[in-house]
Amino acid sequence: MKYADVIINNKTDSTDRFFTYGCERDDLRPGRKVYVPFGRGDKEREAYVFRVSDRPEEEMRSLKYITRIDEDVSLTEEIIETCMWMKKRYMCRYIDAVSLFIPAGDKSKRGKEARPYKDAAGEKQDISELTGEQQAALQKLGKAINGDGGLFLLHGVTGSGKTEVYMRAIAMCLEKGSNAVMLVPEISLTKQIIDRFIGRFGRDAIAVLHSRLTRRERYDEWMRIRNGEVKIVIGARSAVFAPFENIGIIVLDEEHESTYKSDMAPKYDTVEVAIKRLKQFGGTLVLGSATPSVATYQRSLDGIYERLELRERYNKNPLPEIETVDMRDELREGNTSIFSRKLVDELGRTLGEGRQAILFLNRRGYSTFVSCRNCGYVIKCPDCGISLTYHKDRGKGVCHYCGHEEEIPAVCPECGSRYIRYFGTGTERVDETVSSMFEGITAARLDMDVMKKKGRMTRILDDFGKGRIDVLTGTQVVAKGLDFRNVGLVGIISADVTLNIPDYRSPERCFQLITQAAGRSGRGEVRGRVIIQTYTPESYAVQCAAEHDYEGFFEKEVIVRKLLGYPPFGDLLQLVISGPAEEEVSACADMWRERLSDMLGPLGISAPQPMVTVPEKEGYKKYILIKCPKGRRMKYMEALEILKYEEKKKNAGAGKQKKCIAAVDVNPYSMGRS
DNA sequence: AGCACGCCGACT
DNA sequence: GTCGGCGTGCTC
Repeated sequence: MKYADVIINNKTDSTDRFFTYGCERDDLRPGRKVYVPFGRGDKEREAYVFRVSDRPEEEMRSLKYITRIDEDVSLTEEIIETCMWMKKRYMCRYIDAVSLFIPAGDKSKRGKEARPYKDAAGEKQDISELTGEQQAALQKLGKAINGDGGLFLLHGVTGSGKTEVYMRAIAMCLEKGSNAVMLVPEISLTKQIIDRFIGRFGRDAIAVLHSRLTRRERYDEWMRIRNGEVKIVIGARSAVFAPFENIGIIVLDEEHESTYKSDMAPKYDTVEVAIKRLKQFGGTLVLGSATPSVATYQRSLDGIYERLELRERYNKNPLPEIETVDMRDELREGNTSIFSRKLVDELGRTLGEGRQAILFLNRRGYSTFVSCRNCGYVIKCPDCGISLTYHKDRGKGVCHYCGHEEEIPAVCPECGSRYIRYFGTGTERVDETVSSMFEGITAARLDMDVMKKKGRMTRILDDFGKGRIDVLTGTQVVAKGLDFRNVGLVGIISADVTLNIPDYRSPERCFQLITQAAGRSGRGEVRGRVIIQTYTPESYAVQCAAEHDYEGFFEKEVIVRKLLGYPPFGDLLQLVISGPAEEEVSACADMWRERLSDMLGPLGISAPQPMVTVPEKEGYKKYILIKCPKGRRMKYMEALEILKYEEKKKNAGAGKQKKCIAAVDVNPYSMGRS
């Protein structure tokens, strides 16, 4: 007789603990999926075996027996260990951690085997000579891969051939008989990388995992991995949970992207999970980026990651020439258009030479807000209270938070005047303006609005690649990863959009976006050009980006962060108080602030700030930011837990009254919202 | 999450 | 006197 400690697949905290069942089978092992009778009705439920022993832990009131063992799905012991760690680290339930490792839902028996990207052609790239820097990086990686593993930051400028380094490192790993996980920040970027990997390793060696696969696809891909049919998994962050028996290497491309941090419970950090898993295999981690996050670069200075530098572009292409234009000067000299004279000149020259251009603006729509010139009334979303963005293609005002759409009135609803005007610029207007400015050219736009229509993105990128589009205007999507040889000019319409967001990471994001966008220029033989338009040319984020100076930016940014106690020199705790009534939430938030000041001292505890919500759906929310000095995180979390407990007790006594709920987020990714 | 137990109100 | 409302508590 064996005793199995199992976790029941129930969606409540109250059953989030081990239950011991008896079992006679000798193939019972940690990680196996089993079925057990549970509760008074002995209803059969799914469960996962976490521990197996020969005698029961302590005397139990009763003992039930495992009904059967699932023959298809099982986890490895490493995965069980990682789940235990995740529960502690992210304060989630065991089953929440387990759910990340198993294919979602039940296997649908119907339908034939499904494989995503089955039609992917596979892009053969001639393997050209490696640069000296690439060779040096690979030598260090090889030593780790064939030794006890290691943690690396691959800091390589845009176009330095990081992907080639990834592929060769992965090849070394496969040779050793280990498996590889290749992570990209978003699903839309998986296709390009899959093409290159299929060209190099063959389609049968590769599986794909991301959240937009159908249930059937996901199940089949998962099985191919679990059964050892594939060697490499490519995917977005959830692919870090690939059920391999032995992982030799995990690569995170574009390490600085915030998509590597999960925003849904459990809020895991992909890098942390990767390190935890790799530690158990003696595997190697490669974090790749042209613009590493400040936290990551600091960790490389601290010796946690070994840094590998690729300072020159592949094929010896020079980095593009960057010029900053002060838009205040343009205004002063009578140019009120969205394009500076310099950008117009350069666009004309580039198009005249038969080359292409990319225009980047981190703002969708046509106009940012619509307002009455007479009384100053701004058209706002009735649900969220934030100003509506005018979308010309839909002919409507759109709320970028909740999606609400409405007609823009011809007369002001407040004062009745006809002076309704449109202010601010989005990608739609940039696209329109550039089309009308240059005769006979083809312009296109690529942003989330366009990408919602299925297949449009692939089509536009294909057309751009084949030269059927001359100027491509877009948001973030055009700044990342696009590799087109004939792009001679990148125009950054307004570098200030990102900089003016009230978040301590704004300079970092601004630097990253400019550098990434600039990196799209001049990837062929001819040197590319970049024009940055800005109202704050003195900002160090803009200046350092213009000078291709990552280290300079890092040094300046670190001084600010140290001074203000921001990450990575301290943690930022965000306490979100939510409830159905506005006044209750405000009163509750004030009370919490008071109590926190008493417990932790008033320093570094912000006044409660309102958050943008859709009241009918989410109620009201306020947040308090707490700056937590380095090393005192546990103490601060403890204080918060005590307060949370007190609040819960008070709520229990209050019965059915309107309650406020408090939740804590450590180093949140966005601050104005939930 | 289920499911049973249990303690009040409206009905045959 | 009993049927059934759902509030409370336990599940190896």
